[in-house]
Amino acid sequence: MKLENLNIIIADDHPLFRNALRQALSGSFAQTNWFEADSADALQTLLEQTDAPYDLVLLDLQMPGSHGYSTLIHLRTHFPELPVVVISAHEDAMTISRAVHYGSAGFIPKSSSMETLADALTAVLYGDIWLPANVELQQIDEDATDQMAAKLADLTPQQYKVLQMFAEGLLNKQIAYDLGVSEATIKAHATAIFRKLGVRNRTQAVIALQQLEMDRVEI
Amino acid sequence: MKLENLNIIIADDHPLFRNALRQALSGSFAQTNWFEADSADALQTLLEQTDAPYDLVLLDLQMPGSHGYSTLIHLRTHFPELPVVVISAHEDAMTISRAVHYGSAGFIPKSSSMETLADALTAVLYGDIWLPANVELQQIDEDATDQMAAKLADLTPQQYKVLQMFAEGLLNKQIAYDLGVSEATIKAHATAIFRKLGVRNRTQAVIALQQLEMDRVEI
DNA sequence: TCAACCATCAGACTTAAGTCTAATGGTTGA
DNA sequence: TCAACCATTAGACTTAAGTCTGATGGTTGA
Repeated sequence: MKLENLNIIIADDHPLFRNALRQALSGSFAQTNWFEADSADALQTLLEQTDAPYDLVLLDLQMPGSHGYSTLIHLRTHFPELPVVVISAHEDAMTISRAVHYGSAGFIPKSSSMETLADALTAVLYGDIWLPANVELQQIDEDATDQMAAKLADLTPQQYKVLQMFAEGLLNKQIAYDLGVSEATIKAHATAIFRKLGVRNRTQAVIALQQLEMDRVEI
Repeated sequence: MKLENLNIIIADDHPLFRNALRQALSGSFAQTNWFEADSADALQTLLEQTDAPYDLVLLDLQMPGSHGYSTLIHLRTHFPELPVVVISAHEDAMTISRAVHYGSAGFIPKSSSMETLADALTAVLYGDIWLPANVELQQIDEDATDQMAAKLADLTPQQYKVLQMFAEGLLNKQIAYDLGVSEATIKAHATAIFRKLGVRNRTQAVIALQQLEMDRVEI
């Protein structure tokens, strides 16, 4: 692959940071088309709408609507060809290890220099996995969080979207209106979601999703 | 107050850590009665059951069932005379500032030495506020989290307990059974909780509670 | 003593949620 | 082409959730 005419998505809720990132990288990646998303929802919309063959996603794990690793898991499941590089303010070994475990092609601390950033992206675009120096990857054992991650990956994109809206506290009627479908459809999705996640109702589903929050790390 | 014959509660979900803490402090605080709680629920039960005049609570903010600062807020509201010292693995200025903001009488990083620990407790027992050296307290502005904290403080102890059980995904019927009351009572509590929190249903209530998680910090 | 608050409960009720069945049409990969 | 999956929907249904009214008894502070 030649590193030009790239389509790169920056998914971060902070406009200033998105801008900074774009500025920092525009030197190294000329003629690149930059796309921006300020929420997990916007990111998903971007990926569904256009058929542009995106080359990379720069993903902040702490966006609104992004329940920790759930966005990463979802992306890797439904767009397996699309490399995802995680950008995060957290940079402990466990966070990085989980990100890699869930399919991230790289992990860039927000504290990185612009050169490091460009290096990392280049490496990933060439198919490598890029991690900060001196990180010792931890073994991610089959804990409850990991099991939930597997179940989450089992959801279809639409089901995932509905689950996210459950987690926003929306009623079936509101979700149906927002998605432009009937309430019966939402109920059908709900039943499917509950079955896949192994829960009985929406409150339990939301709790299960929240289990994937970044901070839910065992110490 | 003379520092003897004290009743101190250690609330931490890690048995090893509770033991270590107890061992470390038994030298400095002889003839002290130690009580232990491994969850927010156990802590609340302890405080309600016995009428023992507890002198101090050592509280880990990351216990099961403890939604971040919510336990602290609840303790300070309903047991204003009881000093609470927060113990945490997090030790950034924002976390500490929030803890103080919500009424903590001290903040002890888990990395502290035993001497530091004893010093801190002594200071707090004498009515001082103890913080790690070189911490600059941040201004906690009236954000959504803070508003939710105020609403949470408005709940009665029983309502708070029911809300916690909502957050565990329990059904009304199960909660009623566990608390030994009728389902009608739970429904009455539910309605009161929703009204106080300004939400419409239990899922939204759980989401609101989760807003107080420790990690929900703006960066 | 009395007002205020709290926890409790029942009963009747409305509404939201969730299940089940059955059906249609689109996409996709074998 | 065909099976498999997905999204969609309607309709009938069950159940859980939530509201409202009205009531009792206990506690507590003024």
